[in-house]
Amino acid sequence: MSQQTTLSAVVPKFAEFIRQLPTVYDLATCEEETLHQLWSGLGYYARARNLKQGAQLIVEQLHSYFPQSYQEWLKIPGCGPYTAAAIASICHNEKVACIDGNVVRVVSRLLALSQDVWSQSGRSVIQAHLAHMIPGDRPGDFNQAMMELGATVCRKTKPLCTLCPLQQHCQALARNCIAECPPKKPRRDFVDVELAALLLWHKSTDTLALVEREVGFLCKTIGFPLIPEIDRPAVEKALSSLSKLQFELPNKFSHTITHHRISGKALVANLDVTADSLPWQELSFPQPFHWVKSSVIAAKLSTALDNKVFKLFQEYYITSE
DNA sequence: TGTCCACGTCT
DNA sequence: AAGACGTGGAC
Repeated sequence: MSQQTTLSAVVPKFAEFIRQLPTVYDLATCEEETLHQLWSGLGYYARARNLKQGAQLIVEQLHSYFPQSYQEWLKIPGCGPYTAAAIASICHNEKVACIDGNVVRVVSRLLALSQDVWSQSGRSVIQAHLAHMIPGDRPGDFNQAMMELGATVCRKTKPLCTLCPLQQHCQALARNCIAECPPKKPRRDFVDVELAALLLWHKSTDTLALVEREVGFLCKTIGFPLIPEIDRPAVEKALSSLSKLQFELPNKFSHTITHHRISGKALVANLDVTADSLPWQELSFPQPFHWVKSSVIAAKLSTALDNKVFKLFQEYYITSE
């Protein structure tokens, strides 16, 4: 969890996660739905699945014994160089440096490295320097200190150089080139994406359709069916025989996923057929729909996008009633 | 309020 | 190698 978000968001999630899945065996054998609910709102849902895969590897191949070294941790799904180094140094006192964005910035400034620190080769340069700096005694504390220094003092903007314990050693400070170290990462251009979210509403039972998305954004998470705007006419046509009333909600939702700027319409279809008879294949969904009472649907939604869509639905019906 | 950006791993 | 992945924080 901490790979991807701030500790303030992680702490409550972590507490509930550990309460429900206290052992590696519990994680390895848990339901996918449980996993997604415990991860809900944290993003990067593939990481939750990787974490479970890692737990499965530990249970099935390592007989529930945790790896004990950097190299062994590296083989665990979801555990890359950063996490392996963090665990190995903190838990096993192994002399291996963590390299996260903070550490790259600290080292880049300390040595006034103004080019190439983000690439693979730049990463090796940073790693080589850190290998000389990291002590054999308490390497985990060294790693945590470097990351914390980057997060709190050697910040990306407005670094607090006068408070820095390394100010007398800092080449960038001495040469007055803090602003150039490290250089910005190259950016990709934004891509605009038009999506429609389907609110398939069986009004008589007040249930809405959710689906496990198998392609595109938010792949393998459960939520409202999402279709590219370009496919909407075909889907509307397929729905028209089943639904007397179809309309767009007046407000659109917007959402950003990495460099995709998503603009979305919410399409409501009031269904009068029984929900189970909805031909999901004809609507180009590979899985049948799950029908969920609107009163409990909030607990089933795990992504921020789905929450935005549901909020539009609620707003519309609350204001119109 | 909206826009830009970081975060680490996988493919 | 470079793009995908989602969210929250900074501005």
